[in-house]
Formats: sequence, structure tokens, C-alpha cells
Amino acid sequence: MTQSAENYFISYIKENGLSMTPQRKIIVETFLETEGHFSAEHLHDLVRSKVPDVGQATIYRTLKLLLDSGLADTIETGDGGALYEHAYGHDHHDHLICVHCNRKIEIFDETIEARQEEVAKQHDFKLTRHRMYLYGICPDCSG
Amino acid sequence: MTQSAENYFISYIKENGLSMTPQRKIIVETFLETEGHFSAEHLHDLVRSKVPDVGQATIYRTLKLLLDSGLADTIETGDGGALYEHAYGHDHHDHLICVHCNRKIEIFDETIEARQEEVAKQHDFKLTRHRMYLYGICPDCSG
DNA sequence: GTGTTTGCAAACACTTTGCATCCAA
DNA sequence: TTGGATGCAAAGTGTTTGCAAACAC
Repeated sequence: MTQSAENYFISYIKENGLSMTPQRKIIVETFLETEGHFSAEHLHDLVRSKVPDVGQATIYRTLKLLLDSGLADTIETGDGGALYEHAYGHDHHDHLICVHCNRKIEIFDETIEARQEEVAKQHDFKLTRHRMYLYGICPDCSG
Repeated sequence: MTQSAENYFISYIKENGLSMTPQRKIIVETFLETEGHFSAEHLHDLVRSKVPDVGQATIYRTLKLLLDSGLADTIETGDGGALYEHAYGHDHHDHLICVHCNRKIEIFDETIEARQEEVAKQHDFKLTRHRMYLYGICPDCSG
């Protein structure tokens, strides 16, 4: 799947008249092989451990491409930052976040999704996307 | 209600060994008489139109007190900023946001709220709060 | 070749903090 | 009187941008 995701990115690049550079390649590969939710800075560190001279601006610019292409998604941390995660081949989900240890669990609830559509319809809105964050205390932290 | 909200703030201040200063008074009053969702900067402007020499740090510090006391709540704008709104005497709600005109509609759905609790329980989380933003195109913008 | 991409550093937007002074209780 | 509060300016944080040099196609 990682391979097809990379191909997907290459297609996206070509379709938009952009170039596939070594920097973009290493960033995308590192992104794809990194599981979970991570910051731009963390991705930058991972990339630099392979290719030391990649600038942070390139990380941000490439993450933007990953978002636009649909390969990546973000979680807003609430304090002005963002975390990134894989979106390609992953179904939509929301997050349940432990306010103590910051653990993030992916959740999905059909009833909620359906009601979101319904609520939007009640207001004549065309729903394009949504974000839902549930904050609480996880079992490990409440013991 | 505005009056009781102000009294509520005064109680909060006293209970925490803090002082009620003229700056805090004018900021809280201005906050309470301003409806809708507004930025710290906008509140600062409104306050300065009455008392010109209130510093922005005092705005932020007082907004923090308003959040802690439960009088205010925030909406994260997603680009690192925040908007503030009244929370005192207002039931919990979420937001439906037009991605074109930025209009924000307050929404509440019991089914969603119930399912959120249910989902948290499934993962043995004690839910403390949540945020849900629905993004779409409002009827005025889709015409 | 030529338009895109890069790294760097500076700029950004929003918020927080250090500090000397000031003030409420 | 004295611990908290203020205004100012500087610092911080995460992200974006201007630019000249470098590169992909």
C-alpha cells in the first residue's frame, strides 16, 4: 500500500505540472512509513536523519501537497499546531484524546456521521467535511 | 443575565484571591455585551474605544480568567487563532460553519451527544469535553 | 532553457512572558 | 503594606514567504 500511495503522489505531482524532486521523494516516503500522528517538526527530524540538508520550509510545502492530494490529514492540537496522519487507504475517522497522556484513539460512529448530515440538512447546508474531537481520561490514566 | 454573569465573575475572582480591577471590569462588561464569536483583537478594539490604554496582554489574561471561570468558551479557527463566545447561561452547543462566508450557526443534537458518550464508554474513557465543527456551504452561498 | 523547487532567513499571526511600576484590599 | 495586576516590549511558537541559486524536465 505504501508503494501505491507513493505512486498516487507521483501521479498527483505530474497531473499538476509539478516536479518530483529528491526532497519530495524522501519526505513522502518518510511520511508514508511513519505511523500515527506526528508534527511537521518530527517529520523534519526523521527526514534529516536520512538526508541532513532538507529545510523545514520544504517539509511544510510538501505536507501541503500531501494534504491537497488527499494522502494526508491533520489533527489540530488546539494550541496553534497540527499533527499529521495518513489518509490514503484509511477510512474517515475522528479522534478520542486522553487529556492526561495525550493518547489518541481513532473512532468512527455511523450514527454520529448520519446525524451530522441530518443536522446540516436541517440548516440547508451542504456538508463538506467535519472535525470531531472527544477529550477524556483514558483507562490507563484514570486508575 | 449580564448582571448575574458579572456577579458570577466577581465571585470567581474573590474565591481565587484575585483583585477586581477597573481593567478587568471593563473587559468583562464588554465581553458580556458583545454577542457572537469574536477574536481577542476585536475585543481589545472594543475595550479601547472606551478605555484607550488597556494593553493586549491584559485582554488575553482576562480572557483566560473568563475561560477558567466558565463564562467564556472558544472556537478554534484552525489557522492558529481562536474566537471567543459566551458560555454562561448558554447551553453547550457545537458549530456549523460556512466555508465561504464564514457564518457560524450553533447546533445541538441529542443523538450525537449521546453517541459521543457511548463511544467514549466503549473505550473506557471518561469524557470531559468535546469539540465538533461541521463545515459546509450555507444556503446563501450555494445559490 | 525555463519554470519549478530549494534552503535560508526574515516575516508572520497570535499569544505569552519578564519586568518595573502600580494598585486593590 | 503587599501580593496581585498592569502596560510595554520582547520573546515564543508554529507556519509562511521572499529571494537568489539550483534543479527537473
